[in-house]
Amino acid sequence: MKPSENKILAAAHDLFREYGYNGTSMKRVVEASALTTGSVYHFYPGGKVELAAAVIVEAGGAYQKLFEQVLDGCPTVLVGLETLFQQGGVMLASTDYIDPCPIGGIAREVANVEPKLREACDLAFNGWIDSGTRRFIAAGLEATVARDMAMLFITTIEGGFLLARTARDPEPLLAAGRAFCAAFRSQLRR
Amino acid sequence: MKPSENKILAAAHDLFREYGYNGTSMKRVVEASALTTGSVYHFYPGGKVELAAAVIVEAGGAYQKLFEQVLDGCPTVLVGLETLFQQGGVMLASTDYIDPCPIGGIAREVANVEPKLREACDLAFNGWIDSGTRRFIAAGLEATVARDMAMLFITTIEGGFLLARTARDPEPLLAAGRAFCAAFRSQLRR
DNA sequence: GTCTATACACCGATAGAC
DNA sequence: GTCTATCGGTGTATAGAC
Repeated sequence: MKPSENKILAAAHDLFREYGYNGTSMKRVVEASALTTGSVYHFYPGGKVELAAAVIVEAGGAYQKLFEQVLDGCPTVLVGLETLFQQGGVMLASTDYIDPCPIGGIAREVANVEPKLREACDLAFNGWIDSGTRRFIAAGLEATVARDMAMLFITTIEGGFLLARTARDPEPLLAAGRAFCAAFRSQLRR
Repeated sequence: MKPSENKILAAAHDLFREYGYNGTSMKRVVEASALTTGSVYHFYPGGKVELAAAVIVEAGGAYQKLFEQVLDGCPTVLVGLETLFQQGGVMLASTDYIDPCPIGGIAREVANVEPKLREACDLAFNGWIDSGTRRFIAAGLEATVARDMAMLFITTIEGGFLLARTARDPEPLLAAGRAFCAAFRSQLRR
């Protein structure tokens, strides 16, 4: 990837997280990437939709990698999950409660309006669901329960981000995380 | 409430759900309410922000009432929760997967940009959290667990809406709902 | 690949007659 | 309370020189 392309992608990523999809103008992306309109449309001839799709693909891969790396670095999957909720809370507080996840934000905003973006978000979520399901099975959960728990994990993270940002307090994310981890523990003991 | 005011509120409610906050123009609200710019700004002199705040207050109360009524109409709280997830899935499929909750949508979109809307959403969410906590305590959960579970319930609903809309399939909401209800059941048995 | 300039539609909000 | 007309600004995207 060319350096200019990377600057555009990074600028768009940050702006979408802070102002949302419709709240971010291409002009702002141009300014934040320290380039010009012509360059941005050179790399993303499909305009704003194509740019957002690229952000979604990149962020989807990055978060899946983070999820797996944190679990790999912890003694048990349960400890890894607890760590992820903790880290999420710290990140929220240290970034002024900006949306940590452009995928969920864009999906919620334009799922019914921009089919290409909905599909890109769907792909990213499915990657997470599959990754989570595999890890939870490896941790000892029964297959169908593992998939349900993977879905619950993502809803807890996404919903927890939402409540914590709204409250400007990590507590709702941590509370939902505690309840999720208790549920995970109780499924392990069967 | 005057009939014109009601028309404006209903139109804005529907448009915010389908197109989001920034994706909804005042002009569209004017058209959808079959009134004029002057009338809309007469009832909401604070403009778009004030209108959105009114939508949030109304929807927050309506959903809290729905939550409590469904629980009241079911033999146990657990059955009530299962019913809520089921009903949510049916609603999504029958409304082309439009966002069921303008509060979560607006909060996610502008929590960092419009303090008044963030506060209105926070108030609505806190009402739900308190209501859920009370109901869960009454169902037999220990007080601190009940509050965590109330938070988890809301994150599961909001996150489940997000995943189901993105997939255009109720299944992620139902899967997360199954996992949540299993967790609730296991907390009852202590 | 990068730049400037610009086309053209739409935005939120206001003014002031009735 | 309701209406029409309109202000000033911004939106996405394109054109065409370098």
